[in-house]
Amino acid sequence: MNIQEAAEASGLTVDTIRYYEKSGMLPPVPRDGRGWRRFDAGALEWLRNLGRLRATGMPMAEMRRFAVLVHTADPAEATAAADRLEILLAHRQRLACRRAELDAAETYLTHKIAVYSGKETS
Amino acid sequence: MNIQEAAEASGLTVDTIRYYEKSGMLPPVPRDGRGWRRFDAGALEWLRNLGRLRATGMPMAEMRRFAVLVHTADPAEATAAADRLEILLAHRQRLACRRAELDAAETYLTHKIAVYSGKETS
DNA sequence: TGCTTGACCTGGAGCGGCTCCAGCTTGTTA
DNA sequence: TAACAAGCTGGAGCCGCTCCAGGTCAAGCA
Repeated sequence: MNIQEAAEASGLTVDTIRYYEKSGMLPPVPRDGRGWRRFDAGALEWLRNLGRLRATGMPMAEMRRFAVLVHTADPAEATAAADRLEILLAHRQRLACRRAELDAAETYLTHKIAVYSGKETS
Repeated sequence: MNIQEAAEASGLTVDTIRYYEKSGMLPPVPRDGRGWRRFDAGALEWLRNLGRLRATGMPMAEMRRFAVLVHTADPAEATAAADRLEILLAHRQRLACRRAELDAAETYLTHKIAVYSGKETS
């Protein structure tokens, strides 16, 4: 599977995939004789995973930490799994804060809209 | 009122205020004999306004459009007010989309956390 | 009288997370 | 044999700041 197909299958763009590789969020991507990247099913699954994590707004530094834990740790090792869990929990916490900010923003906007609609003064 | 005081009173940073001026989101800021910016009550109020709009995640281009409408339009003119209202409505729409994304992200994260906690497989 | 301190000024670099582009190689097709 | 497509790399550009270097100016102090 070449990079274009991987992009289509993962929902990332070609540029983003190359950027993720450069940034150390992908395990080493094997190349064919021409120097083209070749993605197998495992690599694709990881790209999808990254896409989903990114969609949650996880910062790159954390995605990188997560990637390293996933790809270098012994699968049977408990600490790595605990570390990954911790990253996810911290991130969910952050999302909760973002939700609170979003709520406040909507409240303010709605108030402001009421003012501009002439339904309220001040 | 100097820039430092304006920063404290508006909740923006000194750098952000200068940046906003450079970016055309402030009406011309008068200077004293030394070339220092002087902020009056009206200018401060506008800084606070910008801070609140920014907190809603409004993009700069739109804040700039808004700023221009606020500071160049005849206060009695209805079209400018309608334009401003339109910007706010469009922005609230965007926030609604963001909320949907946030919901999806939280759902995914919570699922993933369950997996890592061993409460669920796959 | 100079010397330091501190607040301000400007222009420009750096950040995250991409996105796009120029200029190159390599393989296929007409 | 030439054109075209798909990939490659390195580097610039985007937003919304943030930080920094290097400069000016006024006040306070020896």
